[in-house]
Amino acid sequence: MLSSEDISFFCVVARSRSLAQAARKMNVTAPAVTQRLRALETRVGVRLLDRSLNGITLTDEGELVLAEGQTIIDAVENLTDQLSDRTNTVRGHLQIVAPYGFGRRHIAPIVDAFSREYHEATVTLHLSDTPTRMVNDNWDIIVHIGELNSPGRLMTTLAPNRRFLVASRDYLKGKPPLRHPHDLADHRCLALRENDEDVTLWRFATAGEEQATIRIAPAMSTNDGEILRDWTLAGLGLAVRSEWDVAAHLASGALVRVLPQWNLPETNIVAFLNTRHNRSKRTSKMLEMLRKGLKPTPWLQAE
Amino acid sequence: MLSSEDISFFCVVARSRSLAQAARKMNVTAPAVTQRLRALETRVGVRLLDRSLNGITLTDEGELVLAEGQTIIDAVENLTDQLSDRTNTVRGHLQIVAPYGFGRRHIAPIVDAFSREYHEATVTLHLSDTPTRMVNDNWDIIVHIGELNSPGRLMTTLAPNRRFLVASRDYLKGKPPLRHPHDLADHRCLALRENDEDVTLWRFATAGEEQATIRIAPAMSTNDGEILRDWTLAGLGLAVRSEWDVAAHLASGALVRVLPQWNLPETNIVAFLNTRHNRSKRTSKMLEMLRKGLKPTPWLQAE
DNA sequence: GAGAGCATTAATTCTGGCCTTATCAATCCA
DNA sequence: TGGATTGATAAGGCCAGAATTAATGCTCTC
Repeated sequence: MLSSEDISFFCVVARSRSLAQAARKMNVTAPAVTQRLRALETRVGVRLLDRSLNGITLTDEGELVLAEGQTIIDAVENLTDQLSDRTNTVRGHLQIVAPYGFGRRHIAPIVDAFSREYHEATVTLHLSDTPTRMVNDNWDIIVHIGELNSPGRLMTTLAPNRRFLVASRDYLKGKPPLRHPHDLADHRCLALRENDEDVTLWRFATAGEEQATIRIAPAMSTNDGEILRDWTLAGLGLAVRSEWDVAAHLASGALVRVLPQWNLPETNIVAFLNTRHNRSKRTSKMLEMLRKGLKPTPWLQAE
Repeated sequence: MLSSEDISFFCVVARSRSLAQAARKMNVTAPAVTQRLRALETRVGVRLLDRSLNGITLTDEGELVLAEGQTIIDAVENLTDQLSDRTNTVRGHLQIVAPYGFGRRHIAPIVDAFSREYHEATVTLHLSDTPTRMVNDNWDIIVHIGELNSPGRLMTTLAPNRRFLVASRDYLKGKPPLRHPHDLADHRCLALRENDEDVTLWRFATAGEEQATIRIAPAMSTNDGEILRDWTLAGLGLAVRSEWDVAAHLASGALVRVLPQWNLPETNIVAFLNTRHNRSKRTSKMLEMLRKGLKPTPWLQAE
């Protein structure tokens, strides 16, 4: 009879591209993986994966074990979690995915605090440039800026997030005045091009319901928010940045808001929850800490 | 994280009436159970069952682990079975339930043969006086004489089985002749009273579609087929027995068929299959051997 | 052809889970 | 009251699984 340890061992190996990689994942040496896998195979009497020097491929039986085994592991994890929850202790492993810049600056400290608060839990913070495209299910929470309806994913808002049109003082000097979004046509606009979205269409609206949609011609564009911000700081043009990103610079006066009465659509900070796992207490606690940690907008808390 | 061995350990304990009984089931000493259970409880951080000197009772969490755990164990078993089946090997544990007399005489040898044929498989033959009332799911095949429609159980016929009206030569000497079922009114009838069935209504039919239903007044009755047969052998009266039971005695002349042209309803040998487990190869093979082993009716094979 | 990376085999070590024995306390029953 | 059963605890031993080290062959790349 197989044991759940055998199964989870195999699942890790099966999801690796080589035995050596699997060994690194599990912090053991390569022979350990070879031996254990071979022992497993002789025990069940059938080859589970074909080894070759350029990657491993699962046999039919391997696919079976991976698929069935994963549901078994999930069931065991759920049971363990349910027990932990009953004791009001926070345990187990939590995997968070977040965008690079935002994650490093705002999520990492919260993960730090979480880890200090709940010693028995372990956390992985995975920073990704495409956080919404996690293909495997090795995640519990994905933090994302901007609402997004992905089918099959549960979304919850963590914090509001406004976006501002900003520029450096240097840039604005001697440039034509900006009184209406239409005036942007005479300016250098810097665009953040990511997720294949239509990023050259900027939508403005005033409190008085007046609207204006401007198709900009980006003078420069990048897919890295920090670079974009740096360009803006360097006075290369106007950019739309979320308040999280530029709060400190607005406070220090390095950047100024442009067209402050014209609002851009909000892109709230949201979290996607993996529906495959039952919600565990550690997930709830982490969401709680995220909401709490993100609550005071940086615009207000900036010194 | 729990392991499947922890879970199956706990499931065994949870289904026992005391830790000591659990220890006996698992062929270990009592302290082993005590401390392993304690270790498990401290690991999950919650008490799973309350011990007392007269029995153990599950806590809420214990119930949870038992219920969820059982499905996990089942899933692991299914996976293991599927792998075994792919290798065309017969492995694992098979649990057969059969009625006492029939099981001892006809099923046990087949189980013996099965065990010789498939060394890697283990078999338990559980003889029960109420085989159809297995309340727990610790069985794979229930052998039963007489068709029976139990909802949720899969039934398959193993062998045909006729029933004969028999008596000993001694008994028949000097008794009124039997030419028609009605004549039974003048005879001592022996009834097998089991399963709360209506056993005093004997239905006869000839090949020519002639029918006769007789309500007998049993002179003696019992719920044990062997006792009934012994009574009949001892010349205490007439009884209805299945051909399996009396084939040897008919062949030796100790018993004779009475009213041979009047047939009694057939009560075939059937097998119920547990639908909770996926059908494994060992189950298929066992059914195969059962059909093969029961094929030549004892009436014909009797020397 | 050197070197890096990967898989495998063999031999050895280790360790932690699990078991046993021994002992004691509590309860039930004859 | 003594015996039987059950459960808890302490102390010590054992062993199978799993790891490590060392060494070899293979393939691909530079």
